[in-house]
Amino acid sequence: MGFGSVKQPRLSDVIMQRLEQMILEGALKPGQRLPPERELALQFEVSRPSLREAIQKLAAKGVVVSRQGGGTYVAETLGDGLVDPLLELFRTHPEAQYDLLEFRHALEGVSAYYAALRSTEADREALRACFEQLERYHQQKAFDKEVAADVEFHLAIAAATHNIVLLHMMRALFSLLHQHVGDNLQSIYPKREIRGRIHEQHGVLLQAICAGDPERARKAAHDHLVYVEEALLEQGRENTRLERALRRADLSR
Amino acid sequence: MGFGSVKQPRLSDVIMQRLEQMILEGALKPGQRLPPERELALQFEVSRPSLREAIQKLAAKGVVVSRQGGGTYVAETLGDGLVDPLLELFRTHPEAQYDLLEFRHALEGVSAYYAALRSTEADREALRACFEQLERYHQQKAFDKEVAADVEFHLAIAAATHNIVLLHMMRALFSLLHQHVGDNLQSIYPKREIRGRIHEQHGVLLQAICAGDPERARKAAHDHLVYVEEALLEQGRENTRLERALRRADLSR
DNA sequence: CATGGTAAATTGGTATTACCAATTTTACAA
DNA sequence: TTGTAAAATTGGTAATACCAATTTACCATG
Repeated sequence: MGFGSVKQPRLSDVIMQRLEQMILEGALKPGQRLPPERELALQFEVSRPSLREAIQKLAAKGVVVSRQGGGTYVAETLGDGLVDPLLELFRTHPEAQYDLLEFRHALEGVSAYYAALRSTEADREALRACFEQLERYHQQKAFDKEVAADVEFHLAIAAATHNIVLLHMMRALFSLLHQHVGDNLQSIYPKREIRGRIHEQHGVLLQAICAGDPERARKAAHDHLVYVEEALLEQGRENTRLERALRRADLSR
Repeated sequence: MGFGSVKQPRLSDVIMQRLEQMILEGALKPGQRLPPERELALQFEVSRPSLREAIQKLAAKGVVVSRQGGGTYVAETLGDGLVDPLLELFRTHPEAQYDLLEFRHALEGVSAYYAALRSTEADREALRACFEQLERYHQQKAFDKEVAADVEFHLAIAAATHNIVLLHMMRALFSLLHQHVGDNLQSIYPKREIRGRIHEQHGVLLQAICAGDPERARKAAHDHLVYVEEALLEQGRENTRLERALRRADLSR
């Protein structure tokens, strides 16, 4: 290797980069309206289809938004940098959400099992610290902090397995679940009886791990996840009911 | 808020989603070639520009790559964001490779379980086809092809779970295994008794899945992996013994 | 003057067609 | 068998026309 590739770039890619650069440099500010496609095509001296392809690519990346008849605007939210395409697919396809949960369910069981089997005293100390932190936030009803501490707790378990691959995957998983389920989690957490039950399950899980009982730990993780999944599903149903009710209320005004 | 927006989606966005879904579900595998644009446009019943916009969006996201005159392919690099950090890790800490094997062990169990639970007749048919292919290569002692068919067999099981996250994680896993324990795999395959035993285990696994017996399938996968791991470990020891011997031979010259 | 509605202009979305350029495949000759 | 050139395939670009949603301008009505 070492030879620069000789392929010539696509026009649409060149246009896209130019536009992106203009946005980055501030020549095009967020919220600002772009010139119409026909005009831009003239300015760049390309055909409208090519210009359109460029704009659609930017739209796909979330850099611009365009409404038929309305025009094309630079997006307000300056996008999150480059992430793995596959993870992006998981994130944007709602069908994947349940699969993500199911996958997590499986991993948590394994995680708990090996944590019980191989955790050192230092690991267990860290776990207890996480749990106590969780408990503090739990009692002072700091919901979002409690959610974050919850994630930390589960990651600490993964770390206690001393399986780096498992830990790595678990991290990736939570970063994906964080966004979609995060909202739902936020909404189920405030419910008193659910939070209490979840915290209780965390305790059982912690005890099983500290006792060095792999099977009990696995079962504890399993029960925990079953409960969380049911709560999330129920919450999803509730949300759609709520939406319907709100729509009815709106319409009846 | 409260009113669902009434905007109709762009054709190119719909096409894009459909293609993404096909990739997620495994109908389009990484590296696979897509039908030509003109043909796809017919299949989706849209114009070529619209179809092109969809493809260009996917290309911008890194999901596909297309070369003029060459065709359009599903990106091989789909899971790289997930895999690359681990690759780096294995370079500096080779011992972490056993974590990889352990992780695979866990996933294969889950995979077999859900495949037995949810595979359709079409899935099972594909599984049997994979197995027979494996058998052919096995008998004609085409080792590298047998290894590849082995991977395909396990991936087919993952596909039969209908959990897209599990499927793509498994893919990522195998790409890692291929790059790191590939050598050892190559060296244990020629051993007659090992190959026979492995093939036998594959058969048991296949039967359990086709019988729709999740627990038996999980156990079959477990037994299989235990055996493979032991063989690999033994091979690893053999290799280091060999290396030491070679070093001694070097020093004594 | 304020309000509401309608027509016109604007603008993005889609389709058709044609042709160019790079690649791959095929056929053929040395 | 190998190398080369022609042909077919396939993505890239362009031009044009028309559709559909939105915005704007204008006008009628109170």
